[in-house]
Amino acid sequence: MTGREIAATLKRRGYKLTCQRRAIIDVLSASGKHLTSADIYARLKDEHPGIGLVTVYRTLELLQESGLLCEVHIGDSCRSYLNKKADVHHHHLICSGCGKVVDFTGCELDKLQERLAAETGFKIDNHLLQFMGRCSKCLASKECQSCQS
Amino acid sequence: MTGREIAATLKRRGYKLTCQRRAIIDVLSASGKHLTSADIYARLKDEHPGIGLVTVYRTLELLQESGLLCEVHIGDSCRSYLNKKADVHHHHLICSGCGKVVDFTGCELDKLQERLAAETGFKIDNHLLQFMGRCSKCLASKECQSCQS
DNA sequence: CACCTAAATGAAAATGATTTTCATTTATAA
DNA sequence: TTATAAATGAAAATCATTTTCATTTAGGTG
Repeated sequence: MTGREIAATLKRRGYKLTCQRRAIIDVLSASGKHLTSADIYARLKDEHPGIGLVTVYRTLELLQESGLLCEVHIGDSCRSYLNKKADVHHHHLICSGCGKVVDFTGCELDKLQERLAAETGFKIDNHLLQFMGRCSKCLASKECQSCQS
Repeated sequence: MTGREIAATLKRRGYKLTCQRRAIIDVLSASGKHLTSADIYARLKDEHPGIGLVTVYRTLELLQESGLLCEVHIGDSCRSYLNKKADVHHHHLICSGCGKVVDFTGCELDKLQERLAAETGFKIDNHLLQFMGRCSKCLASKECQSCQS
């Protein structure tokens, strides 16, 4: 979803379109990486030094409950976000070097899910899947020689 | 792994086997649920009221770096743990009602992983997979009527 | 078995992330 | 324009986690 579409969704839901929100949405949709509140705050500093970290938190919450964000689980943090490119079932491949995120579809976990439900009696309603690795750029960079093995 | 095996692993690694650590290991291996530091602390209160929350944190860290724990990602917390039953590649099926965790093997994500690596140039080195749902007990319980649909 | 020592513990303080409070500002509908 | 509810920013509060430090203890050694 483009920044424009996100803005439209917010308006539709009755939220006001403030310049702070615009700025935060722009940062998110311009970035191919997963970002935390602090990351976004840092990136806003240049162009919009007035925006407070609290507003970043609040806007992220609002975007999330509007279904406009994806969460990424990295290390011991579950609070890294990126904008949802489209509203289809997908998962993420994440570079542990630079944080770049690539979306992919076709997880084909339905059969496994059915098998598990049958075996355990659970009613399974969703799943979490992520692949972690290093992108080609990070593999090539000098700093990561030790990671190329 | 049983509490006894965990204790043996700690000794082998040169850690002292204190009664606090024993107690924490017992709580973990007796529970079929994922537990946070605070959960464990709460469960220790009766039998070992002297144990401090700090010790729980420290013991969890030590168990984790010894490869004796599995992490579970729930909501916005990535710090819920359970003891690793065996040292084989497996994932978890988690009940969002009571926290019960069922291990399963056979994720068969290798092909998908290869496809993604080929398509993106990433070197993928691990993945995160979890299924979430409701166990049969929680499905049956009165409190969860609305969740059974 | 008693002793020694490094490791482990607990209490309190420090830190860091996130949330709440509240007075002020602002987007938008009338 | 104007009115008003929503949004904002600063500061304070909260909560989880980590650090500090004085005291205790597990487990090896004599």
